[in-house]
Amino acid sequence: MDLISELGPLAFGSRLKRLSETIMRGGEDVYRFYGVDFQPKWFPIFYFLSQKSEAGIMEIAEGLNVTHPAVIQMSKELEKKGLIVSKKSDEDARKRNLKLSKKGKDLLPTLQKIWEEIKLMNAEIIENQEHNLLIAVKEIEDAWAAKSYLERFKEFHGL
Amino acid sequence: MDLISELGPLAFGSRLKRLSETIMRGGEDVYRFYGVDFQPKWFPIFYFLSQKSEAGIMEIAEGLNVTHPAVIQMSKELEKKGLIVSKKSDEDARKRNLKLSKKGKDLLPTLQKIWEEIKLMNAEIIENQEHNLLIAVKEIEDAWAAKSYLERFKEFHGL
DNA sequence: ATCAATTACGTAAGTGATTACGCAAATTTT
DNA sequence: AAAATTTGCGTAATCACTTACGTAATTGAT
Repeated sequence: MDLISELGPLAFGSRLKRLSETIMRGGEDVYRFYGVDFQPKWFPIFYFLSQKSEAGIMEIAEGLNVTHPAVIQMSKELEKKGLIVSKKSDEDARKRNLKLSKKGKDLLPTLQKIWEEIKLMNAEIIENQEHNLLIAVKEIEDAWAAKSYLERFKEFHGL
Repeated sequence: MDLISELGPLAFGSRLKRLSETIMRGGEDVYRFYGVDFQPKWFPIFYFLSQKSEAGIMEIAEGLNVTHPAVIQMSKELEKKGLIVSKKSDEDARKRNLKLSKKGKDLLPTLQKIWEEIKLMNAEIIENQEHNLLIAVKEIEDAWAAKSYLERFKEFHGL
């Protein structure tokens, strides 16, 4: 018995978290299957740098909508793996810019191929859904962005 | 700019996590609004015990679909707050049973009222969705339960 | 030009979960 | 009844973030 699945929206947070972890784990398997030394958690930063070519910590953090310590931590791993390099900015002494290393750039085409396949397959799963998860999440995100939960709550109860 | 929201299914994990954290935070606000000293993270165990009245660690863990250390950690907080009590089982010396304390039982009616209101409001948000998040998540969970990601992946690519 | 405010980054500690490991009690096998 | 297995629980370490705080560099106001 899984009580949570009976609770409806109440315990929904934990449920989403679990689902996201399952998805992440699935990603690991796919990289391993292709014999590529890459982890799903590296994707956001790596992908960002493949698009922007060079960026400071804060720029990445804002782009990915995470905090800057999160970027620092993840990028440390990527740097250790030799996939990215960092160097102090010339224009602004406070900034440290990140970019893909030679090794990172070399790996990029392979990763892009894998990403494309994952994307295709995910798209298929999603499209087979009667209720589309992506759209549903977007709707909820938008609802939340428009009004805070508490505001909504007060309003709903005429307070 | 939020890059993640442009990535489609690829960075979906992080996105779900963020949404779940937003939901949790919303819950905090509501309890605070009612002046009740209760946190969303306590809900699963507390609710479980309000239904089962007395249960061992493993029973709760299975019921909530989390690991037993998670139950131990959360229940420590609840015990510290005086909302639950624990005692060694008479029948089985390995087991430690948890149940609501007097204080916990006294708080229950108030919490139930708040839960009911949260549930009503969430239901309204959900029902206004064109694509229902709850159903969508359930569909994905079921799809995953039926077949592992990698299996699905190999199959999809005819491997 | 100086002083205040802001920005960019770094570190430390906390969070809510997990995996890995170990032990003792109960159950099953033989 | 002894041995092997399973079960229930506890602890420690880890994970991928977060918040809180600090510092140095830049920008803005007067």
